[in-house]
Amino acid sequence: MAGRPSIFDEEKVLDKATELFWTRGYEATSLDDLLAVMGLGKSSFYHAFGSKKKLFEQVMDRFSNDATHRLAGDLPTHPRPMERIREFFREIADSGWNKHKKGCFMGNTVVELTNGDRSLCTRAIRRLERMEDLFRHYIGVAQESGELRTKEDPVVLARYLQTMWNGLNITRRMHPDPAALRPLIELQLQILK
Amino acid sequence: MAGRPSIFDEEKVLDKATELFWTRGYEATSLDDLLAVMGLGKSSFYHAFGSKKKLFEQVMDRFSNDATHRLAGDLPTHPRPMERIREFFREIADSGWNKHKKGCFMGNTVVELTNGDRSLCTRAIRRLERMEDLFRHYIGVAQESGELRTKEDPVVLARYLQTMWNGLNITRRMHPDPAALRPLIELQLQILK
DNA sequence: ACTATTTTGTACCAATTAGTACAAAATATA
DNA sequence: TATATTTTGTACTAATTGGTACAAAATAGT
Repeated sequence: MAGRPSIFDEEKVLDKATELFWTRGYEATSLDDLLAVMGLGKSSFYHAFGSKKKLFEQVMDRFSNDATHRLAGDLPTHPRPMERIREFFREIADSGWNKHKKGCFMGNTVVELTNGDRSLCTRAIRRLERMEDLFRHYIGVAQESGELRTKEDPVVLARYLQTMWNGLNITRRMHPDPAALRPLIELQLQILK
Repeated sequence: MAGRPSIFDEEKVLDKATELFWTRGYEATSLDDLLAVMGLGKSSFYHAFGSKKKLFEQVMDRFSNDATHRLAGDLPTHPRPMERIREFFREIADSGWNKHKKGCFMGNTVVELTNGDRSLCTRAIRRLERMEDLFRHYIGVAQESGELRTKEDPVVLARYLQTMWNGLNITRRMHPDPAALRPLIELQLQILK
């Protein structure tokens, strides 16, 4: 009750912060850069988000892996979950340079902070593991239903998809070209028979 | 001719700089950190290496991908090149946490600098492409000799190995455990029949 | 011993870093 | 309208960033 009304839309400024952190990483994003794109004064910033690190944590949690979210939303009701997962990977090829250059937010964070801020790095790893868990679950389901004929351990298959995701997010920066990525992805998906 | 003798061994200080850049990345490695581990004064440093960026370039070129070098050395004389490449990947699983945490120097650089210093990023990409070229060449050779039965395009297969390398260098940070990595790598190598 | 040449040490620099102090402004309720 | 509550703007800080100026030190050749 009461108090001066805040002038910004929290969702919008978090989107702006996400975009910046995602493209530049944690350390390379300066506080002043953040304030500029978020349109906040220092006072409002620290009042609302506590610190750069806390904001980053909040942004990570919120982002929580854009891809995972879209995927997790579709899968429970999808008639052929594995086919949905295949589509998820195929979509990578045709996302533009704007996505290619940013790569995977969580993957980037792991690379940047493995030997830096361990708590942030661990947070990123946990998020990636959530995606791996998702893969593993639906691989199991698909094996039961007969959609997948492979007898390989779902744990290993999920780890394979996770590694494929991690790798593509670097390879797509080397070859940001649908024609180069499409056959690569199809080849990788051959494992999921 | 003449001149005060320099007090440091260039190879040794470059090794130190490499280690630091490899673990922390480009931006996160401060000049003072470098001077400390290299055991140089500022004057000597700038006299010998020009700038932080020039040193980084020199270190990249020299490192040029430790792995690629070892590989490129063995392959020309190896009786079964593809088997040597498989071994190259299998070795990843059992390298310790000290290697896991550092990942791939060039891959790290691509991730860090795609939206930062483009010239350094491009340099890293070129180095990775050299590894890809190596794969492609020997895949072609193995297909000719009959060591490889796959009819897949060597270009795509090489890109697949490259992506696998990129991916494993992140996955190994999530699961720095031989028991987790070994079956994953074997699964990935199934493509190379 | 003198000189040209090269390497080194010390002091300095402007810019940027994340973060704080504190009072003024703007609201809801009483 | 007074008050409690919350948000905001301005000014400031101490530390760190990559890099430079310049003279002293150490050598080889004359």
